[in-house]
Amino acid sequence: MNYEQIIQLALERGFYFPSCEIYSDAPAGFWEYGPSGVSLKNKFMDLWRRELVRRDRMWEIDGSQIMSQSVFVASGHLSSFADPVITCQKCKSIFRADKLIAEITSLVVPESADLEQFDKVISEKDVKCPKCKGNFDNTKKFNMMFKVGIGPQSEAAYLRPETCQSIFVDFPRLYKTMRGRLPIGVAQIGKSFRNEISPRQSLLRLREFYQAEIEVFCNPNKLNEMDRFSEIENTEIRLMVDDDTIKQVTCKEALESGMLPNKLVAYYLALLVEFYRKTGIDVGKSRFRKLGDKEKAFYASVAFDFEVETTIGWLELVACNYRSDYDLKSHGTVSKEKFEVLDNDVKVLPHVFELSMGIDRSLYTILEHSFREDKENDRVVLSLKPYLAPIHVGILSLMKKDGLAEKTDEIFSKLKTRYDAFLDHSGAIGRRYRRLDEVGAPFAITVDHQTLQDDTVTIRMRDSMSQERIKISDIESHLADATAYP
RNA sequence: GCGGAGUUAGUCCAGCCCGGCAGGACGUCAGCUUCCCAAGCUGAAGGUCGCGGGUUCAAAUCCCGCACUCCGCACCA
Repeated sequence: MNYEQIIQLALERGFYFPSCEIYSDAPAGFWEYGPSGVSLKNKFMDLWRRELVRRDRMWEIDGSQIMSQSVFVASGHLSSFADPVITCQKCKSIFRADKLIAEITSLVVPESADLEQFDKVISEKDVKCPKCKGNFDNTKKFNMMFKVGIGPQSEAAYLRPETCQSIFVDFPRLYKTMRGRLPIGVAQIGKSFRNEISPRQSLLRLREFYQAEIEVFCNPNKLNEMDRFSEIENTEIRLMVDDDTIKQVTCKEALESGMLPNKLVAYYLALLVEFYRKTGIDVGKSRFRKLGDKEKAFYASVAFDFEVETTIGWLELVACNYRSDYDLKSHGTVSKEKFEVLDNDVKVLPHVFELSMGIDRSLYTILEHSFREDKENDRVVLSLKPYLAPIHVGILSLMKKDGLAEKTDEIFSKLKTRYDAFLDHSGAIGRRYRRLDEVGAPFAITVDHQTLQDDTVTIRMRDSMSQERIKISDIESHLADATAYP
């Protein structure tokens, strides 16, 4: 299984495909989900809700994608989510100004310096294009946020570059009205937008993408007061801290050895692994990688990336950032809103631990880890968990004639509103089974002549290709059990 | 954004060098056959040849520009 095979499957079977593909001016970095992809994505999101939002009694919100300029003044994205770049006048190569200056002159001009400072150093030290020795244009800021104009006056606003800003700005109202107590998770699924310089590899680096984010608001003085920790203390996670070796340890061990800073962080990392195990991703190929200071986002004080090994390398699926009080403090300052809350009669400004999940990348990884070439039977099988499969069950007539089709239609109409069922009468039965295998349908029910005599059907299992005969009246309970979320 | 390679049916690809009717395989659809794993037979649908311009009697083919995809570099708060 490799990237090419997955994308071919995605294109052929309606998982995902390029946006606006019939037009030649379609910009890069935008992809759409087809019917199979949407069905998989919806089920993935349901599983996320069950395993994280409900399990931990979080609050889920759904915020606007366009947010006011002040939000990003406060969040730091207007100043920090931009790179100083310089363009060579001759060969048009683009460089990060701070990085090129450091490389050539060993001078450190901070990324956040005024643009004039970069220009000054460049002219004083006579910095030339390393490729063609050409001169540079003046330094510019390239901000990765999409700016939009609101109303007839085109007032500045931005498409959110991360969904979590909605959670931060909504926090005061939520905490007042929803009767919470710390620590409390606030969750959101939605789209984010980043003007990436070079989007690549379909779902893996998009300009418009889905995030499932969780912000856990906590009392920084009580990070080790976490009763729920006992639920996960024996959950094994794979950690890469300080060096390049991955150590598989229980959360309890990770905490005791100091690999993880506190119970709260350990608890949520464990929930994440338990969630991903249920998606069918091989968590034996996963790791939490602790980020060094240079790699961390500007708001993070401690950060772990949850990464999974795929055929195109380690893929970051979730960024786990301890954002401290960075966000609430700055939103408080800019908006004058009060973000302090009472925690057992003591007023605290909550800190935030964040689990920022990339949905699109997760779906790609699920597809890749589920993809199987069964050479013996000359078929491709997507061994998705039954509860994630785009189609739960194929409903097939062995042949169209002798009333088999009518009987099949009857069964289909009983199931179609409760399950993702696919009705198919035409073509060779083996071909129909194989098509279902390719979209990961775990079951196929086939109506044959015996059905007309004794009201039984065969049910075929995708992975083993074995069949058993069950009563029509038992189909529903059978499917209910077999496709239930774990 | 730079360098390289590409872009032709749903998918994979041939045709391009050397300009002259738009092709193949698989897939899809319909019919026949067949009571269980991509069989067979018959037929059909499906194309702005990435987009725009130029050269030419004639462009998928030659030239120029652009977009997109992939690989490498850079970027990835």
